Amino acid sequence: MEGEKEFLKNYNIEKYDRPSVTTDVAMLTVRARQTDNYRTDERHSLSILLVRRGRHPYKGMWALPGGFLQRGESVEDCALRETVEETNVTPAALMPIGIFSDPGRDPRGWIISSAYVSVLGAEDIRQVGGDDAEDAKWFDISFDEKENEECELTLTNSDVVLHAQLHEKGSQFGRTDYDIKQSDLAFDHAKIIASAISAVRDQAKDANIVLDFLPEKFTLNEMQKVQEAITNVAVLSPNFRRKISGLVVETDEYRSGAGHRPAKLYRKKI
Amino acid sequence: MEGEKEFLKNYNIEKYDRPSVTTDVAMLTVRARQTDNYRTDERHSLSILLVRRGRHPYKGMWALPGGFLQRGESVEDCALRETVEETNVTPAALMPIGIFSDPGRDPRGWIISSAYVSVLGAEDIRQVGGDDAEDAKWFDISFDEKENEECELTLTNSDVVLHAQLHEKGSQFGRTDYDIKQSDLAFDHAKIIASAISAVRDQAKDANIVLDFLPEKFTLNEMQKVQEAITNVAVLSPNFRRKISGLVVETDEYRSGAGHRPAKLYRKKI
DNA sequence: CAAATAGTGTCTCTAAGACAATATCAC
DNA sequence: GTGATATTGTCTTAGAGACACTATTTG
Repeated sequence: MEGEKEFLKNYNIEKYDRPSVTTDVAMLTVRARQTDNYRTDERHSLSILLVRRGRHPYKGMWALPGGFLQRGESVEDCALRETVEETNVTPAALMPIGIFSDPGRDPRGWIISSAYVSVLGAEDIRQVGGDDAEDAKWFDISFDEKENEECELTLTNSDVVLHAQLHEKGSQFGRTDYDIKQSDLAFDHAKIIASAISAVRDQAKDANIVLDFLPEKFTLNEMQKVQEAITNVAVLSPNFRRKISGLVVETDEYRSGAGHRPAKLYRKKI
Repeated sequence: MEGEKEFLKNYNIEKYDRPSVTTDVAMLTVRARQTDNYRTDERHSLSILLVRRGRHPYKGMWALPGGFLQRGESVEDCALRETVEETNVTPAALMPIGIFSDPGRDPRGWIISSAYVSVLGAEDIRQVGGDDAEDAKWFDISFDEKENEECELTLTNSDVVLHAQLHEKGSQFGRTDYDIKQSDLAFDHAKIIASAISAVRDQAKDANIVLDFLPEKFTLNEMQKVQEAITNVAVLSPNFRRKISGLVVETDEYRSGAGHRPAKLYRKKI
C-alpha cells in the first residue's frame, strides 16, 4: 500500500489536461463633466477603464485589463498585479464577479477567466497612463435594461464609441448573467462588463460602495450624484441625506465659489 | 506583420505554465431530528454532505465533493458533474462562493478551486449513497462566531465528530473570508465550508433561499424552523408569516395527526 | 381537559418617500 | 434681487418587532 508521502512524490501534475487561467478587472469610477452654466452642477457618469490590445488576438480592440495567473500568486493578487501593470492604477479592493469559462470564449484555446470589479475614487484616476499604459482610456457607460430582457451597452470616449447588445439570461443570488448578441469588445468582455455593472448597482443600493467612488472629502450632493450615476435612479436629497447620515462624518471645511450656498465637506466614517 | 489567423495557428498554449482547476461543492440541507414528546416539534439542524476520500492525498479524511475541470465544460458544469458522480445527488442550483487559490493549499501542487454552495430540499436527500457514493454522509453543522472574530466549526455524525477553528479575516461585499487555525478536514475545506455557511446565512435573511431547502409542500412552521436552523436566529411566528406571505400560496391540504391543530400546507409561489 | 402548535389582530416604533420651507452664496 | 444648491423639518405610509388572544387537535 502506497503512503501519502510516496504518492505525492510520484504525482505528476503535468500528466493532466488543464486550462490557462486569466483574470479580468472592470475598473469603474464616476466622472464629472463640465456644464455650460457655472451655477449648475456637473453631470456625473459611471465610467470604465479599458485598454487597447497591442497583441493578437483581438489586436487593436478594446478590452478589460487583466492577464494570466502566475505560479505562486493567488488569483486576486494576479488581478491586482495585472491591473497595475496595464493601467498604472492600484485598486483598493476587488469584488469578485464570477468565473467565465464557456468553451470557445477564447480563440487561443482553453482559457477561463476569473473576473473582478474594482472601484476608484476621484483621486486615483489621475494616475492613468504611464509606461505600459499609453492605451488605457476611460469610457462613459450607458447601460439600460429594456422590457424584454434585452440590454444595450454603450461605451463612449472622445474618439470611440463601442456598442454591445446583450440578452439577460437570468439573475441568481444577486448576480445577473448575460448572453452576447453583438459586441465591439474583445473576447466576452461585454458580458463581463454587464455583470460587473449589475453587481455594483446591486451593492450601491445600501450606499456603502458609493463611498469607494469618492475622494477623501466630499459634499453630500457629490455623494448623491455618484449614487445616482451608478444606479441610474434619482432620489430626493433630504431622504438621501437621512439614509446615509450614519456612514459619514462632518469636517470643518466647506466647498464654496459655485454661485450658491457653500456645502460642508464630509468624510467616510471609520 | 503577423495576422490574427497566423498568430492563432502558431499559438502553443502548452508553452505556458498553468494551474489545475478543481471545483468544490458545499451541499447543504436542513434535517429534522425526532424528539421524545410526540406532540413537540422536531429539532431542525443545518447539515452538510461530505465524502470520505478514498485516495491520496488526505486519504480517509472527510472532504467536500468536487473534482478536476475537464476540457469542453464550464466550471459550473464541472461542479454539477462531480457532485452527481460522488454523491448521487443532483443539485438544483449552484451559488458561487469564490475562488480559493492560496499557494500551497494543495500538496499535489498548483491547484486552484472554484467553490459553490448548493441547497437541497427534503425530497432530494434520500437519494444519497449509491454506486460511487458509499462514503457520502450527512453531518450536522454547528458554526458559531465568537466575540473576537474566532469561529468554531463542528460537524457531527453518528460516528464521527470533526472540528475546525477559524479566524474571521474580513467581510467584503457580502462574503466573509476565514483563516484556518486548526482543521480535521481535508485541504482548506473548513475554510470553504465556513464561507459557504456565511453566504447562505446572508441569503436567508430575505427568505428566498429558504424555499430551496423545503419539499414541494410544507407548513409555515416547517418553513420557519428551516430558516431558524440556517440563520441561527429565532423569530416570532406571526411576524415570520407576515414577512413570507408573498412568497407562498395555500394548498387545500393539511398536515394532521400531531396532537394539535392541523396546519395548512403551502407551496412556493411561482 | 391539558399540551402543543395553528393562526389572527393590533399596538408601537422605525424607516422611507414626498414635499414644504428656510439658508446662503456669486453674479 | 435672482438663480442655484444646502440644509432642516414634518406629514404620511409601509414594514418589523412584540405580544395578546383565539382555534383545533390528540392522548
